[in-house]
Amino acid sequence: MSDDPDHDQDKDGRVRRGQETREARRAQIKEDALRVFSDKGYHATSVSDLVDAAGVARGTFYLYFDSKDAIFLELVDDLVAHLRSNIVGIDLRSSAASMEDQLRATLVRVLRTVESNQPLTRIIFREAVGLDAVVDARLAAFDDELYGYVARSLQVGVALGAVRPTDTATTAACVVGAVREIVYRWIVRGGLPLDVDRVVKGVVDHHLRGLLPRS
Amino acid sequence: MSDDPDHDQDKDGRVRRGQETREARRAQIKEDALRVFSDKGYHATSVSDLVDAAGVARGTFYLYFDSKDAIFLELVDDLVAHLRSNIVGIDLRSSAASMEDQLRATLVRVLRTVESNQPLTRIIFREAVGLDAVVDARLAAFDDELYGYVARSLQVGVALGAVRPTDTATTAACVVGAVREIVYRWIVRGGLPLDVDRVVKGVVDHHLRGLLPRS
Amino acid sequence: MSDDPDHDQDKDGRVRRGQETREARRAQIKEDALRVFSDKGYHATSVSDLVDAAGVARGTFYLYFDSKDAIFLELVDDLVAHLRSNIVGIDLRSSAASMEDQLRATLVRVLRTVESNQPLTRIIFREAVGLDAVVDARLAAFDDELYGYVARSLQVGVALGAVRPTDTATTAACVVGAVREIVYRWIVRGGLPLDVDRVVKGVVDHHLRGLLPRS
Amino acid sequence: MSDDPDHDQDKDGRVRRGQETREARRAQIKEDALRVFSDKGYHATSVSDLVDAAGVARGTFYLYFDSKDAIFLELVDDLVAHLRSNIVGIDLRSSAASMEDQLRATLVRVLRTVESNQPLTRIIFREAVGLDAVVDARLAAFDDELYGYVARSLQVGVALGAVRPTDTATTAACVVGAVREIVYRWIVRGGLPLDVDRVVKGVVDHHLRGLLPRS
DNA sequence: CATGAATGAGTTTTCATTCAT
DNA sequence: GATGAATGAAAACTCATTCAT
Repeated sequence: MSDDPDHDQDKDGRVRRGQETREARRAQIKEDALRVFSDKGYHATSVSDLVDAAGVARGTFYLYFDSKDAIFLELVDDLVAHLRSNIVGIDLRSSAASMEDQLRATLVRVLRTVESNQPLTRIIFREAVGLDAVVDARLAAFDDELYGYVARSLQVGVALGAVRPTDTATTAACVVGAVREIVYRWIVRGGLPLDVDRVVKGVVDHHLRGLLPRS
Repeated sequence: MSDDPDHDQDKDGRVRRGQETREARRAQIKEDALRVFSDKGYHATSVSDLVDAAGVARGTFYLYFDSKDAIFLELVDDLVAHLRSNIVGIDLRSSAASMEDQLRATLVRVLRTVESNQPLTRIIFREAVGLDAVVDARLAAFDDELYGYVARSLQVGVALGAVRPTDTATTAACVVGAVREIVYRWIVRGGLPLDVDRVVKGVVDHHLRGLLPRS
Repeated sequence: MSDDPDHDQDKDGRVRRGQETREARRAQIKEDALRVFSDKGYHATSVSDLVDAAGVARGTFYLYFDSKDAIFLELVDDLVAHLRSNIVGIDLRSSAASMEDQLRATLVRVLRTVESNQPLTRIIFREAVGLDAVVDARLAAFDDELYGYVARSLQVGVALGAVRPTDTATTAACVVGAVREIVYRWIVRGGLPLDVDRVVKGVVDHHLRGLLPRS
Repeated sequence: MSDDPDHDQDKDGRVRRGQETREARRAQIKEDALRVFSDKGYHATSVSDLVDAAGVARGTFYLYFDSKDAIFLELVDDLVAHLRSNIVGIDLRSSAASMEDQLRATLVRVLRTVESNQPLTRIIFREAVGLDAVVDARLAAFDDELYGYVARSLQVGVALGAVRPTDTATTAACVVGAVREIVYRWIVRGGLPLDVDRVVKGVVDHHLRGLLPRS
């Protein structure tokens, strides 16, 4: 009988097109939701806002997402995954370039990533902390991963003699905090068009050489 | 007792005690609200929670505060004022101590201040940003003031030859960001009992001398 | 301080009057809800219907009852309690009257009770079974109690030689079922004004003497 | 037959099979719906449950039934028809057996019928009353028919001198109610495996001879 | 005929705020 | 001033039904 609901075998792409449409609609709702969440914030955004933005009926929203929380968590997960693949995956040891150039290139890449994900970045900074236990856990996990990456990089530098031996954890906090601060002031506070090269140069210079004049 | 509305002719103590009671009750409601907001977060805290914590009637709450937002804004204002007087009011030039000692002392004072205001600090970090335009403006103003203070201090250091001439704004961001990060991880994320002296030493050392080994 | 929320000590009846008002309001909402539930049935009745009937705001309803389920359960509990005290509490052995007169009197009392609680009786018969596990349990418990009462009465009759020894459980089912059927046809199906005396006489006669002619 | 728009030229089997399939699918959906309704109850059963159980698409369901109500009404109609043909169609006068044997045989047949239709019986008892005006009317009509049948049988018995002359309507209520009670406690409340013969014997004995001992 | 994505009116419930006492 | 019962707008979510493919 052909009334067996096995949808894997598609006659002439009907089912497959259905799936494509479904994914496209899902992605569209998510994209619109991202914009609204970024503009109004999580709490000020109602499901009505989301369905209005997506131009679908209320019920349609729940066809694709279990709840307002669920779509928000997905958005956060997406950004975290994006950041993870763009930032943490960098191997500072592999290149022949000078450490300073490598650091600058890494930082530029970080800033480019957040720049192309401004709405989600705003959300993360403005509201994601303390919203929900699951979201908190996701962010904290990424945070720890980031710290681990920086700390390990420092330790490698120390082993190579390229970095002064210091309290690695504290130093990592300084480095991560500085970048976070830059991003925060740039993306969340003012929309000023940041001179990325100048800032990156300044940040790397500060972290490498500190405030004190060379004797 | 004296809350009977038809005894205006009382000499002095009556009225003054009434005023004291009014201020005291206001302060008490704020104090209780601070605890609740810190524990549950702004959104998860209902006006019922506030009046329950304070032991007053719902209507009484609105006798002292215009709204849930209003009391929250007052609490934020209080912390900002507290931080301002404890942090920004420091004159780095006045002491004969070495710059490193001065910086360490300042940072210790900052950490002591946030430590003794953990509830509000948690609130500020977890929920205050993006909650409300007025709250945002207050925090941004303090943030800018903090930046200005650090930047000016750096400029003084440069003028005195004690600090390398660098991009002052960027360097200020690095300094402020590092401290913010320390506070965040200490107060908001883990309740770990931070070895203040060790951390302060590490932070100051990092900012003064950077990562590179001295040639 | 007089702001201690001990409400037991009332100055001039303020608190007590408050409680009276509160109870009265509660009772009024319940009464109106009873009417609506009886007319439209549980599922067809929305909380909007209940608040409209009671003439209160939506929020007020939830001030007095946790949910639509909760008020319905209360109504069912009330009827069960009423029936229990009016029906099951009868001691068939205590009177000197003939058994037939006693049975008639008991049945008349039962019918009077359901007559004066027609709305709740309709609810019980029409919708209470299968609605909710808690409601089901309440009704089943009462049902069992009723059975036990009838069965025990039969056993007493047997012991006294006034009743033929039969399968007590089955006989009890016949007796309870007959009464339930009468009530059902009277209250739920037709609103016909039932000749109580005639019906009671017929029912008791049937159960006592059966269909067969006396030899 | 020829309602398939593009296969008119097909010989015979094709079209007939189409019709068979249509009826078969309808019957299948009904059968699956019966199971679901019986398990979860009318209100707790969603159209999604029905289409999931039948393994058809949501739209397909509406191709065969106008609404959720409609299929439920059909199921109720089916049971009523089944009961009617199995119960009411019995002619108590036709047999040479004793009245008691005839009554026992009839009751056994009734209980066998509801036993083999437990799901629908559960539905009828638990939810069908008060659900819908049309369903109510169907059930009431069957109920009246049942009463009429019993009452007429009693009158025949009276005419034959086999039954005491009593208030026929009331006596019929006692008889119907007793059976209904047995069925209710058996099918709806406990799934206990009822000793049909014992119960039938007890019920018939009670209705024939009553509670009083023979003088 | 069959499909299942889309619909939107409807539901229950919450909670910041008001106001008569 | 103090009280707390009352308010009602607004929230998240459901589900029977439709219709383009």
